[in-house]
Amino acid sequence: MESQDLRKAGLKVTHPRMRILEILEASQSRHMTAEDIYKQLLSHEEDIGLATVYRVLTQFETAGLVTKHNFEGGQAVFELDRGKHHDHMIDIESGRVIEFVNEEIERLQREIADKHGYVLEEHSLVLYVRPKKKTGK
Amino acid sequence: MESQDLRKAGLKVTHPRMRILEILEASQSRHMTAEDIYKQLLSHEEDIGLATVYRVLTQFETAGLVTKHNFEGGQAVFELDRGKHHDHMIDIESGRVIEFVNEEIERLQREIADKHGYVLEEHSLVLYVRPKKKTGK
DNA sequence: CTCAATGCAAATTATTTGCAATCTT
DNA sequence: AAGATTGCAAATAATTTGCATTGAG
Repeated sequence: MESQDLRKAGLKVTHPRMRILEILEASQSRHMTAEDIYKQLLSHEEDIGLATVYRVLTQFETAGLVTKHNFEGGQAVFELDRGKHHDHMIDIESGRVIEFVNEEIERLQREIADKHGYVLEEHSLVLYVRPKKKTGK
Repeated sequence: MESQDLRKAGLKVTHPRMRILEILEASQSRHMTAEDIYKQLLSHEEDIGLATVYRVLTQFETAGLVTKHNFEGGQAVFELDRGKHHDHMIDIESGRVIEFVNEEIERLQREIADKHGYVLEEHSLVLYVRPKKKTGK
């Protein structure tokens, strides 16, 4: 099935590319570093190099299959592009990534760019949050 | 004058720290990489190592004197904290960084975090924009 | 004088690249 | 078979760290 996604993206259907796509689709967290993916491959006895993981992810990004995020310093994380745009919220205590969509914010962003004489091409919005203290209920 | 800023931040007043503060204050662009600052120092015949620049910037960040941004991959940029919070817009054609403030977006962000059971601690919003095509006026 | 701060070189971390061997079509 | 793709090792880029020396209070 996903071999079609690759062909559609103009990429040859190779074993490494298929494996990496599958891992991204199966991933619970939805946001993985190249290293995460590489370790998954290793644990599945796959013989794919880390350099290939990086190369494939870059190709996927160019092809629009994947989005790359540079959250707080360290490694970049990659996320399979499932069509619907969204922004991210990161729980700084657990590291968990939560997705959200807010049309109002999207609209305001376009408006701001416009007011300054620009057209909005891309944006990156990340909220760093902390769980609310439970009130003694 | 700025020696007070350093003392207030609990940092010893040393030559490298003063120089770096001054460069940040004098900088036209307001957003400099460690390398940028290092080169400025070199051109002023200062004998300060790049490692020190990084160390000092990190201390400044911890002390709240400076904010560090990880815009699109590559080097981090540092900006002197002049009190008023703002977000950034980057002209992808010229690389220019434009600052803006929008209370409505700030409010929506707090609201979104709240709705998910979190408190907003920090956020990062960057708009990547392109100049509007001039209409043939 | 005492300990924090610095310079320099070496170490790390994340990612990229060269190239010969290996697949896809 | 022809050219794209991969693995591995070596190369980069950005930032950090160890340690002997210097400097601030």
